[in-house]
Amino acid sequence: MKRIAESTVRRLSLYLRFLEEFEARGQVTVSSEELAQQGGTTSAQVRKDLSFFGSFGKRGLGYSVPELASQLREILGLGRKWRVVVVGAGKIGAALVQYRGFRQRGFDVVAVYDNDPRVIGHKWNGLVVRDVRGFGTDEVQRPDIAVVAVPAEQAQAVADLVVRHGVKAILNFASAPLTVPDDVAVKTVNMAMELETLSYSLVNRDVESDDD
Amino acid sequence: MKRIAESTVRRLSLYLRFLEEFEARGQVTVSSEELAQQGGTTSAQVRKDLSFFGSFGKRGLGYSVPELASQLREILGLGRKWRVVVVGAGKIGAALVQYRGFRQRGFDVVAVYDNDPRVIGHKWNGLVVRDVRGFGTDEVQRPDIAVVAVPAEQAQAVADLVVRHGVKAILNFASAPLTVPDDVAVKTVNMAMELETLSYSLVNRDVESDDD
DNA sequence: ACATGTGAACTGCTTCACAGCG
DNA sequence: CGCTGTGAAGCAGTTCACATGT
Repeated sequence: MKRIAESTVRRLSLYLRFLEEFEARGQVTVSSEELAQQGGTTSAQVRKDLSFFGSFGKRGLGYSVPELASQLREILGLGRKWRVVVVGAGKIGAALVQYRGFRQRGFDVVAVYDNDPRVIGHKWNGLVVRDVRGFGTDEVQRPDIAVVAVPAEQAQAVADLVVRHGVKAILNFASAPLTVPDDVAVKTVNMAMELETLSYSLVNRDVESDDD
Repeated sequence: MKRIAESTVRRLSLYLRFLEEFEARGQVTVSSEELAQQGGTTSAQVRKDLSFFGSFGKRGLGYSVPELASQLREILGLGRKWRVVVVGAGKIGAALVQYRGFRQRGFDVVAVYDNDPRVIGHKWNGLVVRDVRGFGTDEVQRPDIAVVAVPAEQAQAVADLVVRHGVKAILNFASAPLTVPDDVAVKTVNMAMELETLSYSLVNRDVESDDD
């Protein structure tokens, strides 16, 4: 299978959400045009995105909502549960663990770590906060995904730690970009960057804003 | 001035952070190569990004750290304070308001809104939670940026409300994309999408992961 | 000699337009 | 006839490579 653009994968994720809405409303069929309108893209884009993975539609008719949803779940790897650990028991970590869509979509938070002795050992959202220095040697099974929610200065050290113990995917909330081996996937969510992009667009009103 | 790619603006934001680190360490000059290494990009990219806005470097020498930092702040519109309101006094809102880099970079949270009568009126991170129905008619000055941190079903209604009252920039944490007029900038941070991108890369190891 | 600034080449994503099929 | 699936065209962002300035 050929390389798929990240932008394509992100749109697939969006399409899936729309399909679930259509499904909840009892709609059994959608056209690429309907999906496109929801997602702020074009029907050609929708069809092209899907075509990388197969032919899921019926010509003259559209796509079966439940069938396409199921295909997308398969493609996105949502057919299974993923073990997630959160490193950093601060506000961001707390918000994440409480986030509804998290567990809902098969991402199970199985452990929380911190390095602050005042927090370690306390119950936190139903989980005991563990000492990060025990990562990988405690009884917690190796997680699939590590969420890094620590200050920027500590982010790289945490990344190194989890990578050393075999974690292959990191969701990074520190504003510092992380350096990891090629076979580890990193997604960085950088709040400051988002805000500054908005700030830029405010002082450059002539430039059109992009609604993504 | 011509249209600048969003990716370029995001990188400028990154460069600024690195420059501030260099500044703190007392380094007075940087080359495009040094900036590139920090940011995981190439020196040509750095120079191209900057060239859209002017010629800030000295040939054979590089860039003055404080001077370039100051230029970038200017370009990004960080030379002033921005009034930010948070709509949705939940966990995500809480995490955001506490986020250090927020106020640090000139983004002042001046009000918090919610629609839950059990929360309205309570002190929350030093601010009283206001009734969202009073938005625009209360004594709070019109904000520059609205952070939408409400459930997906309510996100569009909130967006409509703040846009109606003249807000021109929205940071959206709901997983639903927002529809807004052309002159309003929206940045959507979609946690589910990030997680699903990671999930995808875990089930498609052959595809190389991108460290952004 | 060294590092910037930039036109030109390249790469890859998006859009177009239409053939194909229900 | 309607809507999908897709090769081809178009476009935008990145990389190259070198002329330019110190």
